[in-house]
Amino acid sequence: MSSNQINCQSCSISRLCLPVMLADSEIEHLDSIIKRRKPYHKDDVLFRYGEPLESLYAVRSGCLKTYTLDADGVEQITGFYLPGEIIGLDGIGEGKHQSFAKALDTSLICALPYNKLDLLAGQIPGLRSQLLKIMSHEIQEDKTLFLLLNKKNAEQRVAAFIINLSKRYANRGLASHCFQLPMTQVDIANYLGMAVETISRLLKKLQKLELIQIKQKEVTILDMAQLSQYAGTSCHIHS
Amino acid sequence: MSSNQINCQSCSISRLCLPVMLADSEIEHLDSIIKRRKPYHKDDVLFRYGEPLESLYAVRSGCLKTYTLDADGVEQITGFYLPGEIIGLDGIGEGKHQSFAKALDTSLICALPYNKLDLLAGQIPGLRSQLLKIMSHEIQEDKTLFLLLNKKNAEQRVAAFIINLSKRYANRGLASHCFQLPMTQVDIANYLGMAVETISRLLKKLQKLELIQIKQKEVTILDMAQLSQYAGTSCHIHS
DNA sequence: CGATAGCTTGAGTCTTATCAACGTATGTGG
DNA sequence: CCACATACGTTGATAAGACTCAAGCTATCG
Repeated sequence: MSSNQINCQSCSISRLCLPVMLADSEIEHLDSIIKRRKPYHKDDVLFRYGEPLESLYAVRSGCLKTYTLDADGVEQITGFYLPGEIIGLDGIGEGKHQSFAKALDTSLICALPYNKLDLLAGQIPGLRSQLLKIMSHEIQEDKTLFLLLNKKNAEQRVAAFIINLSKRYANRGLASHCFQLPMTQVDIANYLGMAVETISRLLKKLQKLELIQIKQKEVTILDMAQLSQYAGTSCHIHS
Repeated sequence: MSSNQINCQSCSISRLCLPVMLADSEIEHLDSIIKRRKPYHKDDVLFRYGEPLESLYAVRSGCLKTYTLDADGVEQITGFYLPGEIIGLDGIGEGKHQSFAKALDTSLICALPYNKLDLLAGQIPGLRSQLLKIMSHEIQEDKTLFLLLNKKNAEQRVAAFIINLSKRYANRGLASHCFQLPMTQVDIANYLGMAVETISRLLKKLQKLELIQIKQKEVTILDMAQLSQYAGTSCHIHS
């Protein structure tokens, strides 16, 4: 079966994606507007800053990053995207992409033409609702990230970054205690607003403390409980 | 005329809010679900973390902050909201508020019952579209803030914070070169992830450079061009 | 008028960036 | 299949930016 014949019903991450809670007939309708593209390869660009927003993109497999360029043309990474996540939501407001998107790995992508998706959202209440939920989640995660970067020190950021990846893999039914880092340390440093040297030192420190283990790009979490504590427990309900 | 009789048609910030591009009849429909509450006063709490999300809230006048509490119960400010802005979007995904919201000033608020709004969004394409745009804008602004905090030093953050406020006032047709800071320096420090002392010193520095002037809570921007340059020009289109 | 929250100022310290140099993978073409 | 080039990661020394602590000042409100 070629990748073009995969549909939402058979997609392993559909429960994280738009089809959540849709009836079969509705999923078929959604399915009919989705364009499944050829695989993207490492460093392939999905879209560029300023381009008209034709589609949102759902990641089916692989990993991508989004980034802008600063005044000096230096890349500023704004997010990493795993299977089941939707890329391009920040462009809806302006009708133009607000960032670049590039594959970090060989990745399968579903393109969701926005005009059609918007129309369909008018016809299928469950789809409208799910689209709003996905956007709300992104806002929520951005705020969590904001707190992470704003209030935590370098050690906590690195620990929290690893935990975050682990949880996202877990949500996808993938191994969450042992996984490949899809991005380089340079990318992590860029994303977390730190120097590469600091990332390297802190990853080494976490290894010495026997909280994690790293072999090349493979991370193994040895003590999730302590790692979480290390990351500084997250923000919660109080009075 | 009591504040309860104000409607979207007569609201001065409706063009920033949900009614954008709706027909009169549609606006009336929207208007009918909106509850206009008594004024909130300084330190009144609009909603709390974890409460069921019954309504989104549109600010009509005044200023509010949203915040979470960290593990030690310390306030972590996640946003400031001016007239025309919508509060509570991050709670849609979970159906529960993901933060606390508190008035910084006497504020007039429109409550938008979410269930009704969602239904109405199904009936009025322009409303659905505008809701998505507003959420998209919030995502975009969160990403901009992320870059600000992640890549810029303390001076640039403070300068960018003032410019951001100024632009938001300008959008609302309010004086943008001279305005009241609705929040304390403690709040600004918290929001920007800095010590109050640093905020104080840097505001003083910007005054010495004659880029801004501060009298009590009143900020006057003396040289916007240089202030912008100082803040580090923002992220843009490149190859 | 006094109490309190908010702001200012200075001195010392610590975290993290920067710079420089070196080590280790990876992959390409000969 | 090896050798080289290049990207990626490590390590150490130094420096700067921002925090912390301490103390004093100034609005504001009851």
